Amino acid sequence: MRNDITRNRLLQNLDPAELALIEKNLKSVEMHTGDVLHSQRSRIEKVYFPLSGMVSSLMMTDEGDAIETAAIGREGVVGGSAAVITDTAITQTVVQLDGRALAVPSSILVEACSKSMNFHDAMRRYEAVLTMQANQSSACHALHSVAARLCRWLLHFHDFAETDEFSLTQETISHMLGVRRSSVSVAAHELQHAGLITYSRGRIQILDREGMEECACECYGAVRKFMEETLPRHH
Amino acid sequence: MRNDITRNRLLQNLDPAELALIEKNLKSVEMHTGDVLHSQRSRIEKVYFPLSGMVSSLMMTDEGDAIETAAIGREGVVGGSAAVITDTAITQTVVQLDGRALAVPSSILVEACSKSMNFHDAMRRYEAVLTMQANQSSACHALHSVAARLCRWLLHFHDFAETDEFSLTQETISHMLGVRRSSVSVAAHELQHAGLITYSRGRIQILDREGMEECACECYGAVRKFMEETLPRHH
DNA sequence: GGCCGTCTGTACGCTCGCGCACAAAATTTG
DNA sequence: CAAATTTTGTGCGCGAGCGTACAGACGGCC
Repeated sequence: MRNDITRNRLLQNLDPAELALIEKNLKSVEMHTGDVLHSQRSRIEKVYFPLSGMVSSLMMTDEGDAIETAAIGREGVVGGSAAVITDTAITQTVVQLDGRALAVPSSILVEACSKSMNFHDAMRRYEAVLTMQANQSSACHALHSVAARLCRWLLHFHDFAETDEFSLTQETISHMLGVRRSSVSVAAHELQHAGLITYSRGRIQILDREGMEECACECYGAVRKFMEETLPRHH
Repeated sequence: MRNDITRNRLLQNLDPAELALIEKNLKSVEMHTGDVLHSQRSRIEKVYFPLSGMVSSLMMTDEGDAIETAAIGREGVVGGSAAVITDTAITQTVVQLDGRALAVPSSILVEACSKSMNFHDAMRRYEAVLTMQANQSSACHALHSVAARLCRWLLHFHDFAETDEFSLTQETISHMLGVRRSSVSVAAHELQHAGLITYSRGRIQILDREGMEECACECYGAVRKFMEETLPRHH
């Protein structure tokens, strides 16, 4: 468990005394693609510190459409707003990439935040990262093309996956970007034609990382930069 | 000044002891349409509690486009994240509708938050409202038509203006919605034709509030509902 | 190996909104 | 009152992405 903790960058940057506030209540859980960690508008009972994998923060509409507003990996926490702001989930959180997380009852986390300023501050800083991502996504979805957004999203995913090859259906991606599946098919072929990726039956391989960063909209870099500036340096 | 304070709903719900923490440092300021209260990525020096008027939270892109991700009026605070999260502005805040506000140096506010849990909590709750709006805008910009978004935006503006008639150029609206000016022209004519508004040379008059709520996307109602649930009842 | 379900490539018409351009109307300025 | 500026109405071609549909390709399962 002690070893697990260092895999989450948010926890990693806390002092032992602060960690002690929640350590006993941490429980390691598997996250599988498709798992819903929190439903939109429901009460947040558990908070997750990912050690690997990726979780999407999704905004759902009444018509049943969904759109990704932020992505969370081992640099952050899923459902942290329960401890920092309100105890109700603004977005739905869904596992996009298999991984593992340390789960803790939100009541424990709220208590830890009230006892330790540092703890509270770490949570708040990560909340700021999520807020920034939501704002950036707002601009991105309004102003940027499907191809650029696909590129951006694959770069983020690549960062979380930490491998150059991974499985992803076009269906899944289309839900993240809020476009239809065949638009993803066309855009993916553009990227493949440009020699940036290979895409075959749900297996995507990143070939030219630099080329993709050029093809992606500014949003990828902006999010990364804000994270670097806002989160403590990992040691 | 005491009388002014009750005009801001966030301050109105604080106890006298909590207000005393900032009261001496509050300064009444005029807000004029176009005024930039905070530039994106700059340090937040002052925080504003609007008493009237409206302020937009805008996300700017490198290409010079802008898009509104949230709107703030006398129910909230502009730049509150300086006290709650980071001291850097994620978005640019611009006055959209003339009004007045109580300004306070952010250092004073940060101190007040550290001294009073209630104060801190009120700020955090409003931050949640802004985060929710950013998420909702993300979905809205990606999935809803210009006409529905125009309707939504006019309803929000109507709430802040507290009059049925107001001045607004199509140019301004087009920047809020992230569409081009002539698209606004077309959409506005649709609404006028449907008998919902009259629009003549920058003077807009709301004729059929209920009809507009039907025409607007769900986002208007969702934001209002979340605000009702999250902010304390006004007494 | 054969069947079936999932995932993908692609095509076609259509709508929405862009990009641009320009004239008309109203307001401001000299 | 005339000129300049701002704001709006509108038209037209165009491209992006939707909605839908369908066939082919692949993988899993028996």
